[in-house]
Amino acid sequence: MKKVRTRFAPSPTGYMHIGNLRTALYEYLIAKKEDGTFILRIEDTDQERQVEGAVDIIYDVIHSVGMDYDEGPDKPGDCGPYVQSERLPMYKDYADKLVDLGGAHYCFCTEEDIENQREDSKGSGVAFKFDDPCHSISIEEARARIAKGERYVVRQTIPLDGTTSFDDEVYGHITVENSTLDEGVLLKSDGYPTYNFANIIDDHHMRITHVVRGNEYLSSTPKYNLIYQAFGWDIPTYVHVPPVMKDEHHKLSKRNGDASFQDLVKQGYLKEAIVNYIALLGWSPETDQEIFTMDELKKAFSIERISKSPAIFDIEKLKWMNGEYIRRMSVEQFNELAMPYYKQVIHRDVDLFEVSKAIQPRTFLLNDILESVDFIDEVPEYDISLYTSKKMKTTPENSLEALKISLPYLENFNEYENDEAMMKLMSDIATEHEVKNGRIFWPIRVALSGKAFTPGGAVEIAHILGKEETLKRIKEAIAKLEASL
RNA sequence: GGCACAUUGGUGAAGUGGCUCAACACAUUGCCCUCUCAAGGCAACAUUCACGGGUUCGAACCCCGUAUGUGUCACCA
Repeated sequence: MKKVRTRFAPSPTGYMHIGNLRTALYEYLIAKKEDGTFILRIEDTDQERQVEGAVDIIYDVIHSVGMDYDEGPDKPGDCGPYVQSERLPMYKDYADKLVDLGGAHYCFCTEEDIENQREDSKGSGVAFKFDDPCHSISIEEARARIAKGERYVVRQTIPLDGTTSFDDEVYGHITVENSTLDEGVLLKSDGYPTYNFANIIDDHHMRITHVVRGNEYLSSTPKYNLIYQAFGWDIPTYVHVPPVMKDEHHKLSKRNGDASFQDLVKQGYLKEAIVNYIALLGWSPETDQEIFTMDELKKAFSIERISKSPAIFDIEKLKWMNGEYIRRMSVEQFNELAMPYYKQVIHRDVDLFEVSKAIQPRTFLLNDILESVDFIDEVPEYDISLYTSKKMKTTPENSLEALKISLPYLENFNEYENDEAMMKLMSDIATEHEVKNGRIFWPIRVALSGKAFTPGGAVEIAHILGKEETLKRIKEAIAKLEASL
């Protein structure tokens, strides 16, 4: 059996769509599952849409998610160059050859001519299909006109009748009437090929065995087959994948303001989690497993289990998965990842490792860290109603009392880094004064943080802040309560 | 409009004629745990697989039709 070769062929538009990335992932997995070759090819045949630096973004993203390609622009193999704009002469030669083989013809029509014909056909009730008058021009005459410098395009020639069919690994056997196929431009007047032509020439020359692409290409695939057949080339295995949707009606797209891969990373999603999640959009494993490393995906992935219907991108589930990844790492790893975020909001000298221990199980997005630890620098403005807790049976009044009672105990206590001892101390206070634990813990936690919810309870926060700061904040809270009551 | 493809719950989905009065997961709700919030544990959540026919002893799974949706019909990919 032939060695599997797949390719990721993005056009450099400046960012990485989630849908594109998923296609790349599937291509990568299909190749790697069989120990095959994964190729990166840049499709830059649209000169008007070039964006500077876009190619670098593609390299960065692909590398950073661990989908290293075996051949690509910066990793030459034996069928380069891997950038379409560097392969121009080849497309022209093949276009000429295809004309000789009867699969295409030269066309001298202007865009205006086509527009006029379209206008004329309006109201006729049938879908517009360009009827190219240049069909009647002989190859010799056409070449003579080209030699004289006339502008032209090479247009595909489609048989008038009959059907063309192909087999897709996901969608099965598909047949269409040739009469519904239009004669698309293969070589533009600027000498660049269109995608419709370049992809065939390149896929063939790069010996691609599995063509994986979005299912928007399903309807033009018959046209590609006609070209493969005209050249007498082997037709690759087609794997058309369903789209990734934003909701029931809209595809996920940057143009609609939907997040790109880079946007998600900026928002604090882990690359591994994103890749893991998108693998599951349109593909499902045989088992109930949901969390996969790249290596596990390589083993588990199979074309047969790719779904036919569109998948909606559910950010909630991604968020959950991100949290799952965060919880599965060691505190050390988490601490390292969290460090840049700490640096932004924590300027006090505290044990950041303790902070990590407290917030790791509570963090879903790395960006959440900012807000959850901002009280460490200073207590935010808060209303004394925070001291009211129905469940804990606390009120501002009895909280003031509790803080006053606790203060001397905390002043005499010196093991702030011993959570167990501090825990015992605080519950002893409660027992001695014959109140429930919450009556003591809640006021202290609020006094130390000024927040309704905190990563960790009174003990952890006192530990993180240290004795000096803890006492200071409790005194401030007492003053605040006395002033307000 | 022509052509092509699709249609299981709020979401991702499993399911390929009887083991399914539809797995698993997210979300939601309730309970437990608990010094707050999370995390964790437990439980509830589609009598039903877009709809209507048919085939069959038996259908989410096969066939036909309808509806809805998506894609495509560019010198964009």
